[in-house]
Amino acid sequence: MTVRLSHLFLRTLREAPADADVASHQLLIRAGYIRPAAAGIYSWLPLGLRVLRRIEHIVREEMDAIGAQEVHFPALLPKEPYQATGRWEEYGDNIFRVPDRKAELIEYTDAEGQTRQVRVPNYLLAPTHEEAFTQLVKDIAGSYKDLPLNLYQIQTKYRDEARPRAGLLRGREFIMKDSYSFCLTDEDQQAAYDAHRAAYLRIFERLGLPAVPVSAQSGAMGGSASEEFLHPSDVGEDTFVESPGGYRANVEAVTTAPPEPIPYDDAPAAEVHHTPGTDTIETLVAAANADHPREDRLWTAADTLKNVVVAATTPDGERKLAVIAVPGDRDVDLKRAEATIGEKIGVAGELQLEAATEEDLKANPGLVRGYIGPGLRLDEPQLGATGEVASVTGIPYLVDPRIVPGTRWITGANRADHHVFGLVAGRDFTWDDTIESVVVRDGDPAPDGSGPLVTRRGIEMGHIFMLGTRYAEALGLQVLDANGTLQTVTMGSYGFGITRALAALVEANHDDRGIIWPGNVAPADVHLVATGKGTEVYDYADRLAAELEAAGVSVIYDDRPKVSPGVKFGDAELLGVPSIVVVGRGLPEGRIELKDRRSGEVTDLDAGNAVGPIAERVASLR
RNA sequence: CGGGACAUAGCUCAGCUUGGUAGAGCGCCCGCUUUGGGAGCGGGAGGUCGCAGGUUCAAAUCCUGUUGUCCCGACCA
Repeated sequence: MTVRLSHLFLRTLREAPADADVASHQLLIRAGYIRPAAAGIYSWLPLGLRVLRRIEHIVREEMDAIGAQEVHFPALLPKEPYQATGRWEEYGDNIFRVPDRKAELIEYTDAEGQTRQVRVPNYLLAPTHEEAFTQLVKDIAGSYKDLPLNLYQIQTKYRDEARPRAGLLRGREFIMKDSYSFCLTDEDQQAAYDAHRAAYLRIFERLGLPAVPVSAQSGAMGGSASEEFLHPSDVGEDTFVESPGGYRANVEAVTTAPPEPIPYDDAPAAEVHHTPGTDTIETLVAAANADHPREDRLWTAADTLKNVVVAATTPDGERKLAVIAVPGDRDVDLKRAEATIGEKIGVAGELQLEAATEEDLKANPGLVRGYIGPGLRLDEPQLGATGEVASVTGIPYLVDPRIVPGTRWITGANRADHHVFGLVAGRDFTWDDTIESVVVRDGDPAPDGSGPLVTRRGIEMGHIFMLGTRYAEALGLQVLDANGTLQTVTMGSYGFGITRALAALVEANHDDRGIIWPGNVAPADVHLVATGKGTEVYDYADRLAAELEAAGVSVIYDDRPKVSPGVKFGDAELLGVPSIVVVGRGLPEGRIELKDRRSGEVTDLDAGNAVGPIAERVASLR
């Protein structure tokens, strides 16, 4: 059915709402695709819904094509399964929690002395559905013959983001396609993962949305292998790195290729120097150059070894200290360190990492603020046990992979106002383990030798995970194998942000006049503008619209009688349908115009023979 | 959760410093004119100035509290 602007539930805005900041947010509201309902929550208008449905359609086709079966879960779920997997707690404030009428009632006294009652939430608005899928498969599948199994849904998800932003790009309610694979063997699981990966690449191809797979940390989802699909964009919230040779990874997942060890047989002995007032790298480097200059060059921050004390809070609430050593010109990214430090210091489960406080340092007299070092002798290490010899402090010592045997450092001497120069890694000190923790910089080498890395921003469009057995174990999903023994099922989880993709498409396809939809997702194929007085243009345009529809071309028809041409052209460009057909002043000479929204190029068409050429153009844009 | 800003008509904003009957532009409705780049003239509808207290004869304006929204950071399949 032709959409007639005279009747369409639409109001375009000349100005963007003051609180919309990024292009997609502004344009989607201005063009009447969405309206804000609350922070990070949007209502969908007819044209927005059309685009949304087209994106969903592409995703469905590709999911069906890999043999996934569509199901649909409630958005409102009981909390018990989420408690069983630990995510009721793990998600913290990011989960919308709701009580029903039967929920436990507790009384408390408020600040004004009033007795109040509140119900304890026993439901949640699901942020993602691993538990629900696992539970359902457990109910239905009992045998290895039921596997492998791929299920998906397209669902509204809820996350009570601390800071929703950028309109649809990071909302509190959003639509996601999530699928889950259930397998008994690693081979099957790998096949499901690979199939999804390929399907995602096809989806991005069909959407006309560039997206690159990068390796990622699996984060709160748990699991092992994981890749996210990032659409490169300056408004993206993820940072990833890329090398000329094709290495790509999320900054959190970048690994460092350690340099070759350096021979140190002829290295001079380390010396302790009095370096008053040098409790920062900057003051230390200045003092080193002033009082203990090198002959060949100046000391730089990269010659120093920075020892950062961090505090990890374990799931049981215990606080454990560790020291991370990095070259002095580098900063520690606590988020990166947090991902792997648990296994290095022998703590299981999720932990929280933060910089150590004054109190932490006071509790450990061996750590002298500004002058911390690994110690001067292997048989008496301050940090870093050496096999038989425990370190004096007993605090785990983790170093950046760049700190290889033979590298020489200026670092703290564990006495106020003293540093040691020429301390040789492997000869004078050792460490408990290495850790990836430094902030990745442009120019760092790629770990696979494929060249220097550049950092870029990207919007996370999708994320695929090998989940392993975490959920199946927690919820008891087991099936009988061919031998009649119970086996725990392994799972994969695959998310794709539908509403986010819509917003990203606008980010990638707009100009200062409005949106420029790719043909595959546009709310219509043709935006037909009739302009001029008299009834001829409208009579003709009415007929043309009908003929185009009959030829399989969907039409938005601006038939508004008393709207000036400028407004109609402006709205056409704002709405962003890829082909604009103008019926107006040329009609008496039998001429109408076909305009390409993206290039602005205008082609004259014979009014008596326009359907064919228009349909052809439309087909070329789909 | 830390830092900053804002809240007045559907949208963008003025008015607040110095308290005194709530404004403009755009949008919307009616009439006439206009019809190839956001038209003109005339008439009109629309706001408990986020909310709650307080000060005052009188509060959009001053004070206190609170809620909401946006930005930076922290956080975030």
